[in-house]
Amino acid sequence: MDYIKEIAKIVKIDGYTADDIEKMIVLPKELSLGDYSLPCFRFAKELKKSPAQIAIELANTTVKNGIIKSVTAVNGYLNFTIDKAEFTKNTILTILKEGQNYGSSDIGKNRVICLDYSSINIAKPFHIGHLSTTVIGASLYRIFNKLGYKSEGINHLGDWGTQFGKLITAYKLWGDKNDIEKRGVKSLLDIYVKFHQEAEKDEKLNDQGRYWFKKIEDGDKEALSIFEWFKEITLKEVQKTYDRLHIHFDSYAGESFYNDKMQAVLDALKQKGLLEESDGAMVVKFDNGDPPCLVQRSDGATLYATRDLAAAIYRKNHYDFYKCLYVVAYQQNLHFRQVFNVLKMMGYDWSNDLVHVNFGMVSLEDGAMSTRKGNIVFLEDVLDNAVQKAYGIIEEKNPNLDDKKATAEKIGVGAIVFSALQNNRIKDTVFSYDKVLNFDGETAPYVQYTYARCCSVLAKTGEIEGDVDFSGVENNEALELAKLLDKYPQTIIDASVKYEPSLVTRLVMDTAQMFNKFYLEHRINDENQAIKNARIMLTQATKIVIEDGFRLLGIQCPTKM
RNA sequence: GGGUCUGUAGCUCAGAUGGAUAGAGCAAUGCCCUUCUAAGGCAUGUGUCGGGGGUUCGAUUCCCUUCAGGCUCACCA
Repeated sequence: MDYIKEIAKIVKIDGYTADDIEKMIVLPKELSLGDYSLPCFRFAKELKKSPAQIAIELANTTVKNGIIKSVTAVNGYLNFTIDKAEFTKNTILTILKEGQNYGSSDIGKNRVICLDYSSINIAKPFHIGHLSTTVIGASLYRIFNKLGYKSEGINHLGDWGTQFGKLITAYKLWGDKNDIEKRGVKSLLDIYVKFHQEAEKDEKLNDQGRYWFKKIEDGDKEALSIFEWFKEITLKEVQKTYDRLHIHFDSYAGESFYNDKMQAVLDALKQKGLLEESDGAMVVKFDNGDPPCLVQRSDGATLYATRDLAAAIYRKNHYDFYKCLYVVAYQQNLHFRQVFNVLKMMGYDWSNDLVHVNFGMVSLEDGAMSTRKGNIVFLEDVLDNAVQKAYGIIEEKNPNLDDKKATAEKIGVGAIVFSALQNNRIKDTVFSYDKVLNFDGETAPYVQYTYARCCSVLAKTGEIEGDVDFSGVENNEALELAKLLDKYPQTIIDASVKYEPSLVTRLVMDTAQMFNKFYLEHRINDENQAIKNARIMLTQATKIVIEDGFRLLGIQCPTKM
């Protein structure tokens, strides 16, 4: 970025400031053309000369400064070449100096980011459909922390609703305490599914479900203790998965937490004259063409939207957030637009700081997932399969490895997490074991392998001794690698601005690819100690960026594999 | 039907605020381990950038239109 500023300063064109020029500078496709370029086509009309002519004249008149090595004109482009050796050297030195802090910043100082992610449902299985919200949210959590923000991770539990009355009914009829203690959520799911089957035949069961939910609402001792037990079992189980994914939450305030905070919302809406009655229900209407937002059912019960309104207001009061992110699938685009708009209409200017970080849906090869049909893939099973596969490959390729189990865990889990973070959030995906268990090419194991390779090489080369000759990294591979390493800090910022961890994924991926090219072309453990030193430094810098980049994604890097 | 998102190689996807012959991975074929981890590298091929207009010196990128698909549109969350 500094280079672009420098170039903008030395190019003189009448009527254009350095700022104007800076915005016009682009990167050439071909390395041989130069490192930066200024297209001259747009000046043609004004200067009444051909772009080619303008470029040639600028090439002759532009005064080079220290960091710009050459200025040439090619087909209407003014191309700049920088001092590559100097650039590579500076990049390496910066990274080694800053170490793990490379890419850190304080731009988020004193700012809180609330992240609502994962948000699992009590007594429901944790399946691959929950993977995206969980790992995208967790990654953004770390990305914002890296930039100096204070991240607050909120697991907005789905722990309220008539379904729990149904579940208690089912438990009373067919539940087996021991089985639930043993099989956890899977056991609860069985009786829940059975309830729905039986309710088809016997409508009275639904009445019982409503009855038991009413008991929960009324604070009935027995109902509450069963419900809390289900909650405990679910959280205990899901915590194991979170541990494997290295994910942390600061709050588990879910839907039930807001039960006593919704009347205030309704009162405020009424007082501001936003509440309207429609078919017996209470709604807030919009003038932007969106359908009305339902905040109270005709039977007086509150709804999803009411709860999110209460939650947003609570979070603003409690955290005074700079931004509040909702990492939720795009199916709920309309819902969040409505909720945010209602808050805006209520006069809360901070409603502009609420962001729906949406993402595409996951389906299975034979169609959409359905808990009721049992058409789901458990996340734990996917993780276990991936780890098992990784273990098998280790047995085959490196059977003497010390801690095979721990390494397989890092690789298998990493592969799954990576698969959810490698593409733009918005893309839909079809889950397939074939794809997710392929560890070749653009995958976590590829990057981890590259990292292990860095570690291995560094162990062999030993410490840096004596002078450093940076001509050891004066080649295209090293330069391209340095360019990628140099982009890391800006990429983290971009990822935070766009709420897009995949930007980090891709940069780390590209970095690993380029390192492998460098590794194949240039021997790091060179006979010449000074040259070797420079290459060791580049390898160390690469290792730092890969490790930290993967840390932001929530993927561990084994030092050997 | 309204709103909204997506459409780039056989498949999965990148393509920053428009810029020079549109890039990766997978899959296929053939090479490269007597020196640093071959879970690697190199080479080979395919594109009406969904279609059609427009703006521009220049459009995969911006605007309009059209086609296809996903999601969504009141008492579930």
